[in-house]
Amino acid sequence: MKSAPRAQDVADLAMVSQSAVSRTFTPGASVSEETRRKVLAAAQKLGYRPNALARSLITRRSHIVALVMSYLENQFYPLVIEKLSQKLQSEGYHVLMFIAEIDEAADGVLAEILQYQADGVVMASARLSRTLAGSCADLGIPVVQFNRISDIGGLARHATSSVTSDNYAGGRMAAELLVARGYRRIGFLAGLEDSSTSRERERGFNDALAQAGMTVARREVGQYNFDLARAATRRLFAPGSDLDALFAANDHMAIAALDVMRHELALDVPNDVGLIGFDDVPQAAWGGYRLTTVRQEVEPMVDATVALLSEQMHGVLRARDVVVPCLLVERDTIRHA
Amino acid sequence: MKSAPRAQDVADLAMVSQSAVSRTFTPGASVSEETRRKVLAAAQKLGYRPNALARSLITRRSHIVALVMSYLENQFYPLVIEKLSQKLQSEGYHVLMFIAEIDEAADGVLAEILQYQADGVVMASARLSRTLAGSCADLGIPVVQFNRISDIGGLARHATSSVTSDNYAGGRMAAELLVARGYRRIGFLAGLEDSSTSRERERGFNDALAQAGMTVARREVGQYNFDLARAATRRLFAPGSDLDALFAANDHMAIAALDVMRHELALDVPNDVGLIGFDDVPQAAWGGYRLTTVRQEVEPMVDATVALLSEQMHGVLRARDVVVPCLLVERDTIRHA
DNA sequence: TTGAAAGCGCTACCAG
DNA sequence: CTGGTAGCGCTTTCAA
Repeated sequence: MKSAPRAQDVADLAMVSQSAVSRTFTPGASVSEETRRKVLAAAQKLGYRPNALARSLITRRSHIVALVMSYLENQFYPLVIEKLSQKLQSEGYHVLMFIAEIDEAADGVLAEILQYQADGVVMASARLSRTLAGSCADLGIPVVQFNRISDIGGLARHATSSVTSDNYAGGRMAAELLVARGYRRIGFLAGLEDSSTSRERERGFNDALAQAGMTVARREVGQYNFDLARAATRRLFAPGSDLDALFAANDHMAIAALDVMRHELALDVPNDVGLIGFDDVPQAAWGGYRLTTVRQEVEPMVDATVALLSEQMHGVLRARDVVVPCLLVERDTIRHA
Repeated sequence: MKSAPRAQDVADLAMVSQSAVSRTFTPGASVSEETRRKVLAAAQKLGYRPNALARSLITRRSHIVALVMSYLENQFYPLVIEKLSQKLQSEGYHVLMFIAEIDEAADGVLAEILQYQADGVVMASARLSRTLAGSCADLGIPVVQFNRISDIGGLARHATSSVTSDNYAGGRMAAELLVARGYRRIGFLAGLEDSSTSRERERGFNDALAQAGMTVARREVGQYNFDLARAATRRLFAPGSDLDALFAANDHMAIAALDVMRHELALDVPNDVGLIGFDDVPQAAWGGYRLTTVRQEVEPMVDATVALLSEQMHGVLRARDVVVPCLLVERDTIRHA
């Protein structure tokens, strides 16, 4: 196994200068058809591929986007990885994965992102450090927060962009639907207390309930975690509870709740109790659940993320917050009209 | 936003040579404690991070591992991404994601992997081109095939390593359990016909059935796809079918099958019909399914992958095939003993 | 242990 | 349009 051919090798074989080789592989450079042909032929013969690292060193663009996530337990995120990778690939970028379990790791992650000279950063997952995004932004690296809101009033000098769905409106939809279907004692299962998604969904939910002259009957916290959501559900429906509906801050917890409601508590969903989730993960549509939920449209969200990243990587420094509409998906965990 | 500090800037501030800075950030280089302190202090003050790209250019190691996958529909793979990223991160490597939808894209993917100078490649997902792995191997890039077997008798000059679970043994376990529980007319729901996983599971399954004096009653192909698996299940249990058990080549299809069996066909699983899957994805444990399945141990598989990659990236050229044992996980889709 | 100098493979700027 | 030349930021000889 000999080492990979360099531009100079191709140049030698094609009897042109090394510069000519470089131009041939630089879209929009001025090369004659003649030269380009010779270079391409030689490159083909040698199996030459430009070294992206060397190129990045000089162009100062790595074409790498760092995707920072934490646990992938919530099935919404694999979808995001897939769509985002694809979309970015089609634009000539690639996704470098960073799994940051805890806030502690944030500094280390930042260091690595910087070392790899990522052109941009996408921060997904609610569990991540608030400061990491700001640090990147301060260093002039385009950051978009996916499915979470920029830190309002934080210390960051440069704002970060964000893409979220309309969580507030989604929360309202859930409340309105539940009320319309005659549910009256409605509980809320919160995600992470300090996540913008959970807070906004709850705010919309509460506001819509208030508008109907109601308030949340009971509230527990599941921290977007399956087991904690199960435990929270048990508390929610503990003996003496008269809840007749539940809105969970995401599908992952809604599914955990449904398992407990049906299989432990022997509740009849949707007749005894109604349930609405948030996200519309693929599993929500499965026959075992058929969960009524508020859908977050992954594809528009990913498109917006890539668009935001692009404009910032190409010099538009102004940060923007994009809000994508949600969509109610009615299945079988609430009574039909 | 000024541009990032370079080693020379640190050197100037610390009043040492640029070489000294380099050594300070090179583990195991000889620097006096005195110098190291000065350099670190200066680096700290400037917020200096070595440029990994420039380093890679000269060391010829990018510390990047390409992870090539296709659809992430099967929930086994997100787990793999998560564990592999983590493990590789802890060893100083990072995962660059490549989503290759179809075989056609394989060449393009190869080119990109080469351009980014990936130190190694992990190919997961059965749908991927057989030739891609061989091409990388031929170019001297360590490749490990994850959850699929090296191409036997292919054209590749250099063999590729692989990590799989013991699919044959797993298939046997499924058959033996079904037989032991008194099921007699057993069907098989195949994955991709040309995938080693599906073939091996089926072979083990058939062999064990034969040993019990039985054969597969019916067989359909679901191509590891949810909707196709649903359709295949309908065919399997079409009027006139007398199947009393089904073994699906993975959980993803088993869940699709279970949905059809219970909710469309109103079959009583496990009393009328038994069902076993393969993988033990998180969803298999959910209350709506409680699927009996053959577990693939992700963590040992990932550990083996990283170990294989490591040894090959550090000069051990010999390819190896690692087989990780499976584990039967009994839940509620077959009759209890 | 240290600093000077020579590149890694490429792009970008020249003059021609 | 072309070929020379000067680096990108770093590691790595090599003398000192």
